[in-house]
Amino acid sequence: MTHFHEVSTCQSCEQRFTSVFCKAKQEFITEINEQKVCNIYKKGQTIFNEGSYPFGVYCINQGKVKLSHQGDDGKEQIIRLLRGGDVLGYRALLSGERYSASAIVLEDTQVCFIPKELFINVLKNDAGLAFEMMKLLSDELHKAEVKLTHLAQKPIRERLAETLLFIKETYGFESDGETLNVRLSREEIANLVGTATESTIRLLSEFKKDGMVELEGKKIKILRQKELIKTANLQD
Amino acid sequence: MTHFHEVSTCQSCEQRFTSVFCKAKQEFITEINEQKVCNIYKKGQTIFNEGSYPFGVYCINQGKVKLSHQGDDGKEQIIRLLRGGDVLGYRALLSGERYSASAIVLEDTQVCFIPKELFINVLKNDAGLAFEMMKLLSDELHKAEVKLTHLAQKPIRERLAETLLFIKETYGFESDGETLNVRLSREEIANLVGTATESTIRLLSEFKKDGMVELEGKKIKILRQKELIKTANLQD
DNA sequence: TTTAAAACATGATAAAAATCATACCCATAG
DNA sequence: CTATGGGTATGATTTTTATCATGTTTTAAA
Repeated sequence: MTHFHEVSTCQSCEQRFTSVFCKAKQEFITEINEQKVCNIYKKGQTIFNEGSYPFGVYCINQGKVKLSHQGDDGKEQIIRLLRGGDVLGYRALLSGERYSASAIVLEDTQVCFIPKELFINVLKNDAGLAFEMMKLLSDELHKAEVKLTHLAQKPIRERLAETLLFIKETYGFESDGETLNVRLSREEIANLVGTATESTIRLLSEFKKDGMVELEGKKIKILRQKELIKTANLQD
Repeated sequence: MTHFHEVSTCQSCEQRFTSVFCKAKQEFITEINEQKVCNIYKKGQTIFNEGSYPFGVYCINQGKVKLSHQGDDGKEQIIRLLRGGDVLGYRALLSGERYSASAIVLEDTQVCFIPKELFINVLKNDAGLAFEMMKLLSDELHKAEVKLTHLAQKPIRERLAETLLFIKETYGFESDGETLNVRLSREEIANLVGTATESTIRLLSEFKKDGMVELEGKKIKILRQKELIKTANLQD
């Protein structure tokens, strides 16, 4: 069982230098601190569900979350992976729509909830934070557009390699410096890559045979990152 | 040759009620009006190029523009279609990066340029506009995520049908009420769908044989929209 | 500890889509 | 007028990927 530090205040939060909120004015941080509600979600639990209305935004203190979209035929598509410091649920709230994706916890996760009214109010009165928010949205939009292009143009082999590198960028390695610091099922990896589960399993085996990765249950070790980058065939 | 109304002022601009800028404070609109630089681009011309630095944002007064992304192997991916009232180039500017896509004019287009400093300054001092901007970004992000899911999960036939409907949503029909009001090459349609040009040509012929569309050079008529919607297999 | 269910793995096959090849049409430059 | 090239069209073939089938392993529950 994961042990969590008690979340006392936003002022002392571990994420206070990495989250978007770090640029908010002091007075608003105080206010957020007073109104926030913290919660711990266990692996597999849902923070919010596609189709329901947003009542605020969620700030991840510690943990890992997947954001997934339901395809028209019910198949999951994972559109983002989130970690401590990331904010969640702002997209729907700003658009004034229902959630277009579900947030599901990948491992025990501590999350602070900030009510809609407060969030909107702070955004309207704190240009700095508003600006950070726009930057965040722009960055997400950029990532989505790049992914879109790769999805349209790259073969699965390249996309799987890219996805492994993306997981590494997001969650990093365990203390051994080579094991990806998250446990995802083959199906989840497939839903991140945008392919059939069997294809993902097959290609992972190939990567293993090629010596690029090592597989041990859900543990994935990246043995030869350079080769993996070459396999991903990335420009930059 | 397209004839353009003289763009006198933002205050009398045809797009003043549809663009994001409609929510800006009066004083800022005045300032924008004074500093804007209008330009006419001819079909095929480039407004800005992927990889270069943004110096401002562009506001389309009249015309049609495609935003396209260069894939790692050089293949074009069209990520957005723009029309009068749409703003262009804000993504890179807000992220503080180079343009990640090129803006190329599909037909003679009139565009107003707003310098970076002014745009940023207005955003920082006009919460209303900043909010509209966040909304716009959120909407774009949503669209990108939906497209991403469809790209990953739907067959080309469905995606082509969806793309035709999307073109119709964006540019509407000509006065006959059935001809798509834009001329795109088969290759451009393919780059919108995310497929090979030949596949697009083949499927368009099938759609024609099925009586859903009529083809006459680059003119595309939507004859049976309901069937096309069914072919697209959309949830909502 | 046994047992059921879920996840993983792998081969065989089928379907989807890309690629290659060729031909046609048509606008326009010489 | 005619030649040239770009876009369109279509068939043949290959490649990629999904699906189906089946067995194995792992996980979690009784």
